[in-house]
Amino acid sequence: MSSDGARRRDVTVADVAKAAQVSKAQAARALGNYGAVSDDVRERVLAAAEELEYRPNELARSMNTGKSHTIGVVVGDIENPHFGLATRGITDTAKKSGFNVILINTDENTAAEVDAVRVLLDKRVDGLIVAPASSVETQHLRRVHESGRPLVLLDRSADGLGLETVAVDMATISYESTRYLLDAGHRRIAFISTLRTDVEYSEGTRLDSSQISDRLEGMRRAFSDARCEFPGDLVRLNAGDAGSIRNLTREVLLGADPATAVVASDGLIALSVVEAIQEMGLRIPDDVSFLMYDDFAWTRLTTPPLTVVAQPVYDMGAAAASALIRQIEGRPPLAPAPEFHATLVRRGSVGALPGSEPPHSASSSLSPSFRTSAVP
Amino acid sequence: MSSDGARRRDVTVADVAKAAQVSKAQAARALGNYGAVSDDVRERVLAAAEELEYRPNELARSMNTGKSHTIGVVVGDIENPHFGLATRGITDTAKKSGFNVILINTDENTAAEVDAVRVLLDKRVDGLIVAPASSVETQHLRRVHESGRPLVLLDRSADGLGLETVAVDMATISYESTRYLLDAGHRRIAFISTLRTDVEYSEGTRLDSSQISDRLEGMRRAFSDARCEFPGDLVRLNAGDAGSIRNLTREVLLGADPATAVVASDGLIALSVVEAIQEMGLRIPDDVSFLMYDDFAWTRLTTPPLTVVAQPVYDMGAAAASALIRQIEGRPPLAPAPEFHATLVRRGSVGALPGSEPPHSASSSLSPSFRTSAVP
DNA sequence: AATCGATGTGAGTCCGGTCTCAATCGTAGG
DNA sequence: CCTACGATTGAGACCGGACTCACATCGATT
Repeated sequence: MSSDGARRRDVTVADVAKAAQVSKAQAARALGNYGAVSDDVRERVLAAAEELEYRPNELARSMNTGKSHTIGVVVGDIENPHFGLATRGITDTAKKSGFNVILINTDENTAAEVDAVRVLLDKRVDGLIVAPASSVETQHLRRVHESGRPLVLLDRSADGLGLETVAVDMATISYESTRYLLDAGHRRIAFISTLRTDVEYSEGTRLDSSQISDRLEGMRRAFSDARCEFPGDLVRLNAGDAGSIRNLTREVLLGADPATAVVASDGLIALSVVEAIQEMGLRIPDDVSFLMYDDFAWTRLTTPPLTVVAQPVYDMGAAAASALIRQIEGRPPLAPAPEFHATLVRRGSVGALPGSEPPHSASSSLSPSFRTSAVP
Repeated sequence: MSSDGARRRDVTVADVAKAAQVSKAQAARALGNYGAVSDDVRERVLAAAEELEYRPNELARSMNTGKSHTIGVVVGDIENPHFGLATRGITDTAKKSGFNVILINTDENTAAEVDAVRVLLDKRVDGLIVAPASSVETQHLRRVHESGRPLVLLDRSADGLGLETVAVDMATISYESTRYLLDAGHRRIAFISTLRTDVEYSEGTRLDSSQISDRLEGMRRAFSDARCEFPGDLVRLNAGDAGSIRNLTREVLLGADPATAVVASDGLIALSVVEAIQEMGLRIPDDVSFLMYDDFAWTRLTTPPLTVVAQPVYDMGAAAASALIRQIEGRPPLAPAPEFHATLVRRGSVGALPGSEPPHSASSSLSPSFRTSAVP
């Protein structure tokens, strides 16, 4: 019932103590629910706190407990639904354990990531979840780890450092989906990714991103197993804004030996690729087959619905958060580390090689062959 | 070059001071770049700081400056691309001014929102951006405002409190788009929203959300201007998960006097509605017309591409952030408050009333009539 | 009745910075 | 040569809680 309008200074334990006629120490004990406090004192303090609308200053509390109950999350771009969903998994899990989340975007820029990590460390977050822009430039992550601050990686790994990482086995799913395309008769398969890199892609290039490396390796292995030549010339990295993706799409589809199938590395790219294909007047899957990573709801609404690699993104975010919290609370990591598997969701955007009937697919009918392909 | 591996306690100014052989005060001055410090001392301190890898504790700093350089963002659901995009606008703007963002989801639950606000206040954020779940239950927001803490609302307003709010004029755009549907001959227009409410919708009901209220009011006005009866029976609130949205869609499309057009209140709903329509074997726009709020890239990929109400979501997020930062820094709000307008993007999902040719559209051809409809 | 352990309680320190204040140093003006 | 004013510098208070420690208090034990 105390209505004193706008007040400037916050109410502190000292104020409450004075109002309750007890020492600051006793008030703190009653409010913080620790130590020994008589019922009488507790009641008076609580009443005074209520009356004054006392609220503890978490900053001060953090100062001498050393715990901020805050975790830092560093992702490429929260606007990307992939990260939106992962973040949701993280925040939901964090909230359950009483943690808050500070979010920073890096736009997949390592410098921004280094900065983000430093800022979060300065703010004394209890731990970090990072989707590293690079799997190679990881000194800043190593430093975090060595300083003993809990850290969990998401989506991509970092070479060498023994960091807990939550990611799917990209090489395997990439192998499987490439195999699927191969079975449909495709040999000229393009791969388009936003990964920024200076080097031109070719066999053996160690790419900056474990995720993309693994995918390419999976593709390569599938081609090799099928005794086909891997079309390295159709790998397009450094895809940027919508316009550049359109151009890349045109390139791979209009060249001398054009792609008959296109794989989009994420949902954002997929959007522009499909649009470009439609603009070119090509039909999916009759003229060109299409496959993308991440299964968003809208992929079921296109005509035809799109064939995708579905990743348990929300669950991975949630798992990253609980792993981090385990670290923070000093508990050992989950006994058998949870594994996450991507699955190929076959819908309508992948068809048989246009122009000719499936060439030498006599050896095996399409989907059974795929279904039984056990990969180690 | 100091490589002492894992260290426990952080390096403090005191440590740096000792290493540089100066007083704590001088070290602090040199590091904090304030007060008078001789070149000699500054150099020694900076060198020592470098050597020891000193990093200031922002918590401690915040404690006595009273500024945490952190803002709290409270949204319904970061997984919803609408908020993803708005959040991106917020974080980008915040970063430019040196602010970080703590993100909390409420799932449009007021209790969770009250809690979120309290937590953020306890953490002493410098200001808050809230997309309020309810425009009616706003005591917690009033309290924040009265306590003098900067606060900006996003998307929805709060009755009565004179809070700075960044939102589009929903009534107007709703009027316009309803007019568009009416011009196409539709009279039975369904509206589906996730808004949770206990009351059954009917004329005059004051809904919990200003946003939805305004949209319905715009629709109502358009119907009234067109001398048609507003189909209140086709307003469906409380849409929840995908399943329930499917059911609601079926209801309005299968009743005795079914809807000929459906308006989806946001992108998530739209997904399920379109899916339900496809499942029912109905074609858009031949059998049923469709219009949705928010213009996501995927809406161009469906067949036909979807007609949408586009909102400048990113810009609104950015504007909310700069408005908040102005408040925090004690600067006056932008002279003419920036206004944001939604626009109707006519693509292919709205067609003429099925079965009959446009009935009495003789009065005006479709789009000119719409284009010139100036609404106050 | 003297002693012991389990509470209760208040004074005061600490966390890691910022900032005030008084003391010191240097030297330019008189 | 002496004084005064600005530049430097160090000691210590302070932000708002958490927590240590010494000092009661009090019923229970022997």
